[in-house]
Amino acid sequence: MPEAKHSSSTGAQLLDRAVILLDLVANGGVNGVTLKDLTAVSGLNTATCHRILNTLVGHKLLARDDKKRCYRLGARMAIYGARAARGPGIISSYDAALTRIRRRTGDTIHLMVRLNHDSVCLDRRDGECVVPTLTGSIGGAVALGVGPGSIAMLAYLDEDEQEFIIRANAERYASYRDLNPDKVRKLIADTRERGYAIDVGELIPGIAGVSVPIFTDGTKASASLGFTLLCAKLTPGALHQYALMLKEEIALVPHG
Amino acid sequence: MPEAKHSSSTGAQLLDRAVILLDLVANGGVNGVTLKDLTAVSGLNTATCHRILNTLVGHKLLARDDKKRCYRLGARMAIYGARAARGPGIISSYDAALTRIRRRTGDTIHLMVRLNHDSVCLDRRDGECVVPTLTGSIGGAVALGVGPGSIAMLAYLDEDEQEFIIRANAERYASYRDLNPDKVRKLIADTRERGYAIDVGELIPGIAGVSVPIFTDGTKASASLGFTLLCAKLTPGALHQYALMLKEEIALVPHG
DNA sequence: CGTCAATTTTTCATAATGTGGAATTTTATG
DNA sequence: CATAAAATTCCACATTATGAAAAATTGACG
Repeated sequence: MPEAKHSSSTGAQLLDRAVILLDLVANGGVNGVTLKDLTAVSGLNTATCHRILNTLVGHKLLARDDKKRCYRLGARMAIYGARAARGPGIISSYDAALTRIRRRTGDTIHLMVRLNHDSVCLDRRDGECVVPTLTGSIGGAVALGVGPGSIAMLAYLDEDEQEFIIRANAERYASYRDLNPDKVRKLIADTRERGYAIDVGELIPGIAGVSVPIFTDGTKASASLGFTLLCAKLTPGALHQYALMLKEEIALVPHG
Repeated sequence: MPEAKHSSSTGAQLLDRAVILLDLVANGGVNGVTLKDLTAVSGLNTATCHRILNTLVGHKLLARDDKKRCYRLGARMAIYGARAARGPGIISSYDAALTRIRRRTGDTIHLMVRLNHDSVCLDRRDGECVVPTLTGSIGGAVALGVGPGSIAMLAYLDEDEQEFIIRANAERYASYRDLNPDKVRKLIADTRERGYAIDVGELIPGIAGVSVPIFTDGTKASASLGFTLLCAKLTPGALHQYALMLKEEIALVPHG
């Protein structure tokens, strides 16, 4: 019943469960996740959980820290991840664009994608000045709804999907200053009107962001391209100029 | 019949099969792999194969190129890979060492691990001069037995395991100049006597390598740390000095 | 632009596989 | 050292995955 809503293409329960566990381990903190945690959060039977984890460890998709008796991502994940990033796909498609934008502006820029209810950083180029970002680094995630990089995607989904995600993430918004479901709805409306998402120092004091959606199938956005920069560097109309540059670059990328 | 020998911890056939398919896709060329290829190589039933692939695509561990009708690694893999590299594990453990060695020597250095019958590059630092390497980049693999980075590991496995791997890889050696099972056995013997593995221009003309095993559990090596450099830069005794430096650095890493 | 072969996708009866309760062993705690 | 908690193993059972075959889709060629 309260099983994951994910893909649910019938005929692979075991695989679905394995992915749930992979996800829990991947999102677990630096201290790793124990079997007990995993059974508790996933709701899976202890024996089942244990069996799946053992198999994943055997294949090195996970690794077990025998000392701390906990699980973390394994070497095979790192290897396949590196290949996924180099091989064909969105990362490679935008590689040149990211490098070019970085060269032209000197600012921090990132490519985000949606994964479930999160907005995840797939690639980035660090700017000349080090700026704090919501996602921290490649692989980092925030709740969809937090930050322009994620609003740019959220704004271009079906309305019922938006609502579902906003409700699901409601509690997670609480840890950000002045953020709540209604604020997110407002940001979405503003973004659709403007054509791109912005934030000027509301989430991180002194830090601004501009993000533009990337449409992969028709009208739904599944990725976004955006800047993070110091508010102090902003001149009038700068954000709009940045948005235009991002749109130009996206237009140059095949398929996007 | 020629089912994978991998972990085979009972009770997760579906998961084992999924990993076989992931592996085939990950090792497939840049052109992606089609369903037909996957069924042919894996020996799995077409329907079964299709069902597993669909589920993996649903979870974004794989992605499907609808145009070319083929499969490649997905965004989730890239994300988890990035996290695996940043989180605790061998990559993080050796991160500082790699950076330090790079600064001290200016040469190309890499961290290799064993995965099945392959030696895979987990991390590297590029040297001042660009040198061609067997594995190309992070995530790149060669057959165990090819190159000092892989010989350093192979030399410190159980003898029956060595033999099994050498036989399994025999045909793959053929694509390298003067390489064959007996040559590999010779290289292993030399390495055990010397304490580290070397190659001076035999595999790639003008390019030399030195590698030292990393012992993670007792006497068996599961990783190696090594240099790739220009033969022209070699002075008498240089390789030995390099090996000493590598051993020193490994000794400094906790657990290794 | 219609025909045929190759490949992909769906279906469904069957049995092999994964399941989870309970027993056992190992590890942590005071 | 005793006790609790967590991890691991076991196994009878039925839910789940399987694969043969049919249907649908795609691509190639005339």
